[in-house]
Amino acid sequence: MYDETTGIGFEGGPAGCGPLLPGPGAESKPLRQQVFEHVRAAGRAARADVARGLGISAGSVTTLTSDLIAVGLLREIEGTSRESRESGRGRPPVALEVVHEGRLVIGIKLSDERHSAVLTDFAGNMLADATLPTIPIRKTAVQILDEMGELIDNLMTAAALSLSAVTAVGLGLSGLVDHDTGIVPWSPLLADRDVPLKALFEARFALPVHVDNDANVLTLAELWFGAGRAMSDFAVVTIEHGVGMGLVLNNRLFRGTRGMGLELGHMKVHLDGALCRCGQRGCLEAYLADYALAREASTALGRNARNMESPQALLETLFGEAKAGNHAARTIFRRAGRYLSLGLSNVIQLFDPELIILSGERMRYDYLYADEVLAEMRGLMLADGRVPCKVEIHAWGDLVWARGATALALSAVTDAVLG
Amino acid sequence: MYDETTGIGFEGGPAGCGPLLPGPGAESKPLRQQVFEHVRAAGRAARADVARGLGISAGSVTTLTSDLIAVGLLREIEGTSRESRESGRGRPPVALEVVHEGRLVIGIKLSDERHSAVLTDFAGNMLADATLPTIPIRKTAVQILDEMGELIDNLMTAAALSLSAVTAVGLGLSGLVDHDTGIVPWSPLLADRDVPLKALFEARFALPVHVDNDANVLTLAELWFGAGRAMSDFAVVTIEHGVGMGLVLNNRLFRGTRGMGLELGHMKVHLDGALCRCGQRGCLEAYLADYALAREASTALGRNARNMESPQALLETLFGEAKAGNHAARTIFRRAGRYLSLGLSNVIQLFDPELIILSGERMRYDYLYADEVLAEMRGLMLADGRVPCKVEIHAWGDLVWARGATALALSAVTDAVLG
DNA sequence: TTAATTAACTTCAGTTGACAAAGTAAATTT
DNA sequence: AAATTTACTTTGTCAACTGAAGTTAATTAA
Repeated sequence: MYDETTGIGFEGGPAGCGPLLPGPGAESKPLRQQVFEHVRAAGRAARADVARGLGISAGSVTTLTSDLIAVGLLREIEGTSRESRESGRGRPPVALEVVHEGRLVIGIKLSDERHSAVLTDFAGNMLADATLPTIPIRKTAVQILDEMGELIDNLMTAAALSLSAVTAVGLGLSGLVDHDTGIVPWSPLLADRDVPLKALFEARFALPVHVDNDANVLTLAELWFGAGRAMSDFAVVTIEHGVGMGLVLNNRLFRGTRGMGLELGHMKVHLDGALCRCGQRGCLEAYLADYALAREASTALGRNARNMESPQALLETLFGEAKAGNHAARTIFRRAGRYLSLGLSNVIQLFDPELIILSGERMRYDYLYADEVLAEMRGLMLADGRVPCKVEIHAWGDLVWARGATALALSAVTDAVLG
Repeated sequence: MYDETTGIGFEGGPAGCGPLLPGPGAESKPLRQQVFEHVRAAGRAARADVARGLGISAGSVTTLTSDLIAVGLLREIEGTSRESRESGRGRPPVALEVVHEGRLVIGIKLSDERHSAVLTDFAGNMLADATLPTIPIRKTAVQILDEMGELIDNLMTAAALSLSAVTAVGLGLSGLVDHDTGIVPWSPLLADRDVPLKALFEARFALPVHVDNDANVLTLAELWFGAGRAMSDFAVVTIEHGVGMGLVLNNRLFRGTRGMGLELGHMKVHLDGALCRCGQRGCLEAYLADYALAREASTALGRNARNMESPQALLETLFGEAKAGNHAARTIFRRAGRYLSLGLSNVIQLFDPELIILSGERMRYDYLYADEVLAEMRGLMLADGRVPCKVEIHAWGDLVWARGATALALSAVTDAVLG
């Protein structure tokens, strides 16, 4: 029987209702791991703090922490009695901290002009960093692995440590990256398609690696070390060579169904609009990314198309001209700013996050990030009584991305050790 | 100390790393409730099925079900031995089902031309429905309550039951609806702003009510009764007077941070584009909604602006003209279709869902939903190796929306009884 | 100085919620 | 009629957590 009015059929007998859940899906982590992560998140915390923070009994905390101390994951800090309490009455708390030695992780951010790497301990403290300049051309997987080898060598030399001390690696690069399989279907850095980067890396360096899109990695940096730590739902938008976005929903990085990144840069903002490097028309990227500005710059500056100035230098010139009052140059930034407003307002309309973080080095072009742009963004949203979404601007360097990549490794190692 | 390079500071002593989770947040429902919901989802299920489905031991299922039977929430079905098994070996299973009597819920969908209501039992079976035609003008809260009173009277008369038998009500209406507080900041149906609809309803009918945006309610209908039941992540897009969207992430309805709907209709698809009824320009709605088509229709059909034909009738005429070959009429639908493609491709690029469901009565205008539109949508997405997102079209009636509203009430009642 | 107070932490008995394994039941197959 | 198969129940056990009582270490008040 099929009910025409409701459109919902009953296939013989009671069909039931409600979502069909796949399994019992262990949603929440074991309490032991929660205790550990609470201490790490706080930096240091007394047992009583943990009990209050997690809402569990003091007795449980004693049991769990003594176990964690026994296996060498936590330890007590001597002489923490006096600090960190306003009224010093009662028995002073004994602070706990993560035993951060011994489980080191590396975070790597691959880029077209320079690769960056960071070494952190198990508490997330940065121990060393390294940078490797590189030629901005598409490379083979072997070339990229060679470069990563050199980068890692530099990093371990700077830290005066052996690579054998490292437990895991996190890796972020732009393009389409399948986090689950570690395969890179396409990346602007790679000449080949469908590169099994995880497998290649692990074969070469004999270290487990966790690969992800660079926008996701940057979002993890905010979630683990930055403004997003206390926030359950936020978006990170970044403008570099392309336009990327990462999204945290319910305190977790959201990756779509197919485990790939969210392609904000290829959101269409104009039917049959400007040509994008992806081959389509009207993508947000085609109005915002550096190549989009650069191609207009040569018109505005009257340069010859054969002039082989680097897009980077071209943009700097354009920015200078705009500041100096060149009208054509100004309209280029102006239009880009308006499209940025539009893109951001769309993100807010669709996701309704608590906060949007604009991040990336291009944030220096304040034409893009002026108050004017933010005001325009607010003007493009539905004017209803709700609290407007906060916006933060982080003009941070490449090391933040690499640090986000360490979070990828840190959480994997934590799950492995405590799961 | 503030690290310029990384942009991330350490405010005296170890700051810690990782997300700061608010509480132990009971993510998963108690097993007792999971057992109940599994039986309801299956319609009927033997204890052994439940054990396999939830991956728990048979002993636990016996304990939990005997408790659920004792409190009158489940019951055994006599004579279910032979059915539902292919090889009839072994002891025949005894099917369980939800005791569906006694906990009735009402679902209501308010609309501008007609309100609809559905009465279901605790197993989600429809017992009765009712419809109330209404004048499409903005009303006061009292008028809307009066109309709902009449609608509910009709419904209970049709079911030959007393309202006192009803446990809870779910209510869906278009506009901005705050599900948590039950306040309606703005709705096209209401003359007033910030109407505390939940409080008013409960005061008047002495029944708990759960209010939500109509797109969310339709999404719940798909999640509870329709194509989304077996799907963990999907989007529902609906085109009626406006353009709405509902989103299911991880088997749950996603409402943004501020608890309001996701405003797909006001996603900007053209900088300084067509005027939308929200007062802004370039909203998707301004190219797709019936008022958008209607205002172009009067131009195409050469009607006088004073001609007070209803927009509905105007659209019908336009559709007929387009089918008959009128070029201007065709371009109207054609353009709307292209913008629909664009909107859908943006939804896919940003959310990467498993499935998109297009729903609503306007689905008859096949110019909007032709294969051409879907092909165009696919063309607007990044051409990478991933499996394309499935699309389903459901041209269902208003009762489905009302049924979705019952899901709102059903899940709330279930949580209350079993939480 | 001593006692009272406060708060952190530990200990331990008791409850709960699950499982595994053994046992019982009811059908089909041999 | 016995063997087999599957569903369900019973029972002992284990692990995780709580709550209450007890211990420790500091400050404050007498």
